[in-house]
Amino acid sequence: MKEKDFEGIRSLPLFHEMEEENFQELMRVAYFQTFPPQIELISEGEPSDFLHIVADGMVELFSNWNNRETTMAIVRPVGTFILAATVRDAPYLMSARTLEKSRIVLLPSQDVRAVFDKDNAFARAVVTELAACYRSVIKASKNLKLRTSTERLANYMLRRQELAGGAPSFELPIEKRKIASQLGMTPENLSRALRTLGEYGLEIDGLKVTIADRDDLTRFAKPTPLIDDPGT
Amino acid sequence: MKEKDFEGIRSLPLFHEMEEENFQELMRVAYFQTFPPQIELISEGEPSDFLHIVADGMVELFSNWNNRETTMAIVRPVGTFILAATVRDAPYLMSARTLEKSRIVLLPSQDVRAVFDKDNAFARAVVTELAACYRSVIKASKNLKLRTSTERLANYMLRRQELAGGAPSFELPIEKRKIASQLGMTPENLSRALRTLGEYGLEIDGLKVTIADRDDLTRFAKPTPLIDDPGT
DNA sequence: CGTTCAATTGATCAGCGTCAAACTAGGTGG
DNA sequence: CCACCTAGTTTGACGCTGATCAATTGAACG
Repeated sequence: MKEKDFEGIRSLPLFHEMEEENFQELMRVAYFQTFPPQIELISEGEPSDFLHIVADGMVELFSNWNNRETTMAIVRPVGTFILAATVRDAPYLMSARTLEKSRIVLLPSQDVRAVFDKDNAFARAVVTELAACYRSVIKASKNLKLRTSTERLANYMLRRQELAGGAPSFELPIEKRKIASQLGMTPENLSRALRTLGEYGLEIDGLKVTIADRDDLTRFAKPTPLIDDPGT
Repeated sequence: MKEKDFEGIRSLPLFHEMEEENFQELMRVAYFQTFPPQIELISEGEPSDFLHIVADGMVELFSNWNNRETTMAIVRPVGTFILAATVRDAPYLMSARTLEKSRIVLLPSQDVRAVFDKDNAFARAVVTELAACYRSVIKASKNLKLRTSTERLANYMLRRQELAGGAPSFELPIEKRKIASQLGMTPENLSRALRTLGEYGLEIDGLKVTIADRDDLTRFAKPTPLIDDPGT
């Protein structure tokens, strides 16, 4: 089981180019744990002791303030989270909970930093990864500030279709309420926005989405790589 | 003039710990330029060729979409911007313009990457800096999603007071319209929100703010280090 | 003094959140 | 197998927040 996880982790850009010896060292000190759904793995404000990797399952990153809560991101296999807190040795800015049964790999922060110091390829990968994280949050921020909720939803749907391979019909990966929170809207508002998008050829039945005419929806959504492209 | 800039740049966390020799190398290939106000230094979507450092003056980072514009951040001396794009060799996600006459230092991206590879202290500093940038955008995002505009404004004022040394009266550093855009609201809405905060002891005359009772305003603003503290 | 642009104010309206109720689907237990 | 429970989703009614438009005031500058 562990060996299979090794491969998945090794295939991550973050670990792919580093020395085999150093990778093995990290794996030796890693903890592998399986959690049931709805377990709060970390809470914002806590000190950051481990870099987390989602080997299997699904994890939600969220934040609270004044009795309000918002979903910041969803992490799926194989992805990492709280790299920034690990690097800075600072408190978590977000909480994390499993959404389904999940296998999580925990790397002690101090070991990550130690390997960073002696493995230049890993150091470069950490920088690249952090830069990618930064850019993805900037995009999310532009999304929030420059678009209405219905526009955000339309672009979300276009992106989901791409991730699903481009077929006209596909399944949403998570509950609508989580999608709503991620997009900065209420479930009720999402429900109405979906009907609004019906005018542009989007149909929805449960979690199954069908986009009748992608061009039509695209004209409304006006996607741009500077907000909607992942990873660049 | 250049030598004075050297010191300022050297004092940045990003450059402070690196080898003197490597620092000198970077300074040798750097361009020093002075720009008048309202000059667009870079435009989103362009390839990233230089790491920018604001040696003097003030620079606004902003973004456009569909004829809308929003202020993403204000950079003051001595601060850097677009480190992430430089690292990833990816297009800028934000545009930048001078708000006043500004002296800007330009470091060719390829030289920054070269030094990164041979200077471990610099590499660590880049990682630390990027992690800080990432965390600050996460905070901005939480601010937007979890708070109303008046709450954001109240916390902004509390933070400004701290930065001004804690005195009851202080000056706002930029135009109100820029503050409004940064906080994700319109100038009109900002104007009204300011009057609302009058109920909590905040007075405003032009750019001069007076906070009569900090505790009162704090009870309304409910600041938290996980959103409002810079740099941690 | 006139020009210009930011800031304010008022009126209006759209977007979106809140509250409540009805509806649905998936799972449980009798 | 069906009644029932639970939780997510949808719908409707309502109200607040904040955007838009227009007009006025105010301040900086030539």
